This record gives sequence, C-alpha cells and structure tokens, in this order.
Amino acid sequence: MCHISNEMALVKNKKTKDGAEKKIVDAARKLFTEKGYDAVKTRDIAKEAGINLALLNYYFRSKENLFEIIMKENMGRFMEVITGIVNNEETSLEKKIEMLVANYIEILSVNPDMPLFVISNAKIDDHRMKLREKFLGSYFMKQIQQAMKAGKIADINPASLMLNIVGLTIFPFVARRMFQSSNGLTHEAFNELMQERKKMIPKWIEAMLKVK
Amino acid sequence: MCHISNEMALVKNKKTKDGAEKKIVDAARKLFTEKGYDAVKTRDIAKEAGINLALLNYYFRSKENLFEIIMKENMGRFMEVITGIVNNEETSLEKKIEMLVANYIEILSVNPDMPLFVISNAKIDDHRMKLREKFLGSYFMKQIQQAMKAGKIADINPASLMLNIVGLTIFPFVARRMFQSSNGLTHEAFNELMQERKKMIPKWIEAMLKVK
DNA sequence: GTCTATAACCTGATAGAC
DNA sequence: GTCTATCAGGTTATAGAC
Repeated sequence: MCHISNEMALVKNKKTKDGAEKKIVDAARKLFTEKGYDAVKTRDIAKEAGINLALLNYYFRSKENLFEIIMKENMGRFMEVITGIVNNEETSLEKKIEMLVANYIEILSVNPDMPLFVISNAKIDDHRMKLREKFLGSYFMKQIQQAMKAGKIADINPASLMLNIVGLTIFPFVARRMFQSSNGLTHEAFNELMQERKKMIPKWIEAMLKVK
Repeated sequence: MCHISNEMALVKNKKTKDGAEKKIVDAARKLFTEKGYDAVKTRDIAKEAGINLALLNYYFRSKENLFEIIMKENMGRFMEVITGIVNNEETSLEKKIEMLVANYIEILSVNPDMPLFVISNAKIDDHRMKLREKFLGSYFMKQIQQAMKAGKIADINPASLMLNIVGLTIFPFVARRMFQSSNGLTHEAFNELMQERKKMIPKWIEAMLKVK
C-alpha cells in the first residue's frame, strides 16, 4: 500500500502515538463503552487518561466530537467483519452462519460492553442503520433465497432469520449485567457459556431452518 | 372486583388523577423509558407534563425518587407475568414456552422501549438480578430437567435455554431502533413481524431442543 | 503541548409569593 | 397546589501563562 521510504515520514507525522492524544482516546473508549455518553463526564476521561481537562478540548474540541470518534471505531469493526463474511461468494450457507457467530462472539468476548453501547446510546441513531441493509442486500441473502426455492430450508422471513442469528449471539452480551450480579454468573463462567454457544448456535439455526 | 358503593369513595380518596401528579408520572414514564435516567432532565419531564419544575419536586422530592417509581412499575409487570407462567404446575413445557413468548410480545408491543430501559439503565442494578433466580428456581426448570432425563429433549444448559427464549423474543425490541430508521421497517411492519415470531419462536425452541 | 484558572452554561432542588 | 425566582453545585469549554 505504501513505499518503505514513506514509512519514516508516516511515523514522524502521526508519531508513535502513546502521547496524550492516544491516552485520551483510550480513556474515552473505555468509559463511553462502559457507561454511555451522558454518564461520562469530560473530567472522568481526563482523569482516566492522566492528563488535564483543557488538553482534551485542545485535541478534540468537544465531548461530542470525541464520542463520535469512538462510535465510528466501534461500528467500523463490526461492519468490516460482517461485510467480509456475508459477501463471500466462496463459502456455503452453513459456513457463513458459523463464521458470523464465531466472529461476533470473538469480538464481543474482548469487548463485552460494546452491544449495549451501540444499542442504548441515543446519540448513535444516524450511524447504526446500515446493519439491516448490509444483511438484506448481501450474497448471504441470495443463498438463503436459493435454498428456500430449492426446498432445502423452510420459508423464513429474512429479517427474522437475521434477528435470530444476531439475537442468539449478541443478546447474552446485552443482557450480561442481569446475570452477572453478585450471586450470579462469574466472568469466567459467562465466557465459557459463550464458547459453548459458539458451537451450538449454528446447529440451532440449522434446526430452526427446517421448521415449517 | 369491588362494590359499586365503594367506587365513589375510591374516586374521592385517590382522586380522578388527571391532576398534576399523574401528568408528571406519565411524562416521566415516557421520557425515562425512551431515553434513560441520565439523558432525561427534570426540566424535560416538567415541560412534557405541562407543569412547573417546582411542582415535580413538591410531589416527588427528587428525580431519583420519581425514577424509582417508574422502574418498579416496569419491573413489576414483567415479574408478575413470568412468575405466574413459570410456576404453574398444570401446564406442559410446550405450553409454558408458548405462553412466555406470547405474553412477552404482548406486553412489549404496547411498551416497546421497556427492554432497553431495563437493560441499559445503570441505576437498575439492584432490582434486575432476580430474573435469573426466578427462572432457574422455577417449576419450569424442573420440567426441563425431567424431560432431559427422560431423553425427550437434548441436554442443554438451563441458562442457555433461558437466553434463547428470552433472546429470541426480546432482542428484536432491544435492537428495534437499528431497523426502524427512515428507510427501514415501519412501526406496523415491525408489529406484524413480531406477531409472526410469536407463532414461530415456540416451534423454533422445540426444534432446538432436539439438537444434540 | 500542557497546564491553571475561570468563564459560561446546565441541572437538581428550594424559598417564598399567591 | 402551583407558580416565579434563585441558589448551589456540577460540567463543558476557553483564556492565557509557561
């Protein structure tokens, strides 16, 4: 993508980035993802980043701006993964479902608060609408429709199928806090459960696809 | 339920309640449920209720107090329904699943923002932990375990089964805003979709319960 | 670039008139 | 009971020194 001779310049321009700017973004990502926009104060971010409040505004001009950056980051990661899997013309239907589930769970195990962040932040409304289009306009959907015509799977509303795959996979993360209370599931037990579901969900989906 | 002669007294005691107090609660319910605790300002509630800010504090003393009332309202409705269904010793496993799904969807169709409210409000942490216990300690779970022993259904982690039922049912409401954008699903189409799912989810669950 | 100090604004809650 | 006015504290953002 770029010549070796350019790399030094790149490093010089963008710096190695363990400076204040990166510290602030890291702190913002952590706090916003955990608690949402309103609950996080710019002072919290500055403190978490170990820098001064004024510096945050020097780099990012406003709280809203900083939030926007984190949000795009989060949405982007998800979208990339989905798009890659869902438009691959080489893989089978079964493989796609398996990959979707596995990749979601992989990403979310590292960043379990992300779904709640995406879903519950009113500020996101503009950005998050593309998931549906990405799914419904994909090669994956073509495969589904072909299989339905061939009688290999039962008729199902595409939106419902999408809700089933995404719901079975993501819902546990969304509702995670309801089960991880003091006397509830430990962090380890939750992850174990999700690893188990990673194997089962594709099988469950297949079974569902045979129901008339 | 109550004698006609009592009705006048009731009206006198509790008032007809289209006074300020009810207006405030109604406004608070709407806004809190839609946007969450932090995003809603007491001024917003007062404005929505068409009364003055001071009156809100006169009746409810604090924002937190008012929130608590709404929350108990929301949690209460859900809990009642679940408890009733899940501990009924007369109904079959299949019937219970069907009733859980149908009742959830019924309640949520009227109040579609409720799940997001419950799930995403950090303030609720104390109250919401009982769902898991209610489920896992129920007669419903006994039936599941019996059926598993009898080989009628495949072995499944009880927590996973619960996540499947609740997830398939509730997730669409949680993620609703992602699909109901300008060029997305209309309100009517969404409700139609959920009515369809009301029929299908019990069948899907049954199919899943046969997967090894 | 980074800091301290402070301006400008927002928000929950109360005092006090009616 | 209901209102206007206002307080006390918090919060975002900026000015200005270094």
